[in-house]
Formats: sequence, structure tokens, C-alpha cells
Amino acid sequence: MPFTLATWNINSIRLREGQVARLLQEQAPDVICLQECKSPVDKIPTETFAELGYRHMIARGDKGYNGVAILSRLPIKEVGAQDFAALGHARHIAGELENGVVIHNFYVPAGGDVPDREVNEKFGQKLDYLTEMRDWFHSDRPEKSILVGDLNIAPREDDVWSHKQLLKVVSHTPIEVEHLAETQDAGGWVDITRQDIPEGQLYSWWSYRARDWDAADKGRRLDHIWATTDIANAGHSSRILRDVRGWERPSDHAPVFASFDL
DNA sequence: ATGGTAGATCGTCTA
Repeated sequence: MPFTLATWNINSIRLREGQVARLLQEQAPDVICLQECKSPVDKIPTETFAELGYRHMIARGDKGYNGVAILSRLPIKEVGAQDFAALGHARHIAGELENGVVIHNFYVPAGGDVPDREVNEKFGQKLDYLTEMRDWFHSDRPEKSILVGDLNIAPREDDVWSHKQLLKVVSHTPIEVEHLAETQDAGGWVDITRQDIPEGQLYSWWSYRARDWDAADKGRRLDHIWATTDIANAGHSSRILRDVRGWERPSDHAPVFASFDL
């Protein structure tokens, strides 16, 4: 069964309900994973999505912060929601499709501004979150699984506009990249986006603070689609919908897509 | 070195 998957940090699902609907209508993914919904689950506008055929939703929410949701045209059963680093935040949910494929949707902590856990507690929490992800996948190695989300790390030199200028900027520091690589290795995860698009600059996020984000193009690839090795070769057609970042009152993240023939 | 913008919520935190 071929299916198409999207991941998008929406930065308020209630404010951008119409943009989610537009993306679903224009691109028709079978499953979309959203992060930063910034809404209690019971205030997510599910009726709008159901009318478009997305009748299944699993979600976790905090009031005003965080929040992850999976909208699906296919039946999906929740199979867990981890609270790594004991933050008490809605940053993970996992669901299983009827074909047995498990989908993990993550919103990894951003980590604050200073890349030093001695002076910035949030940076330590980010590293701890990744370490606990690693240990979890190591103790229970995933199979037939897809992991997506805003991982808040751009691992490769060509995942940022300037490797040299971002080496000390949270999201691209060597220690974060190392932690992410360990998490990836522990689960046997393959980076599907880079499997499909191995060369060249690739970004999924551009700061709101730029005067002209498109012209400056100081982006980072913070949003990822991974799959376990047993299904990685079924992945194809990866793309990042940069145009969506140019919609009116946009999220600062563009949606990332991949398709799988399973 | 600093400040720039956005969202939830309504002073301030988070990104």
C-alpha cells in the first residue's frame, strides 16, 4: 500500500487551521504529523479536518505550548506517548496503522539560546531528552517504523546556511549533532529526506526575525523524516514545500513530505 | 554584540 506522509511544525493549530486544511486539500497526504499545536487536545478543530477526510486523530496537548498531533485518513491507533527528560511536556505521540507501521511524532526541545548546560538549563534538557530517546530505542529496537518531527537540530553542514557561523548556535553545535546521531544509530533510523536528496543545501525552517526570509535564505533543516532500515528502501519522493513558508501569516517551518510503498 | 518577529495570553514566556 503506497502512502504519503507529511510533517509540519504548525506553530498554533487553531490560528492556522485554514492553512492545514489548504495543505491537506492541495497535497492530500494520507497522514500528517503536526508539532507546536499550542492547544489542549479538546480545542483542536477536528471537524474541519474530518470533513476533508482526515477522520482519525491522536494527539497530546499543553495549553499554549508544545503539542503534537497525527491526523490520518487511515485508521490509526495510539501506541504510546513518552515524556523523555521528565519535562511533563506534550512532545511525543506514537500511532500504529493497520498495516503494522508505527509512526513516531516528536517535538524535541529547542534548547534555549546558550549552548552550555551549566548556564542554560534548557540546553541540558535538550541533550537529556535526546539521550533518553537513544536509550529507549536501544532497549526496544524499532521495526517497521517511521519517525518524524521537529527535532530542532540541523545535523549536516548543508542543512544550514553557514556551517561555520552556526557551530556555536543552538541547533547545529557538535554536541547536539552527536546526540542526534547516537539517537539515530540506536534505532537504526535512516534519514529518508537525505536518502532521496543526498546533495545540496536543504532547509525546512527560516526565522521570523529576518527582514526578508526568502531573499536572505538563512535557513536550517530542523524537520526530519526517518525510517527503520527494514522499510527505508520503500521511501521515495521526499520534498520540502518551501512555498508554504511564503503563505500569508505563515508558520516559520515548511512542511516536509515523503512517500512509502509498503 | 545586539536585536530583530511571532504566538499564547494579557505580563511574560517560549521559540
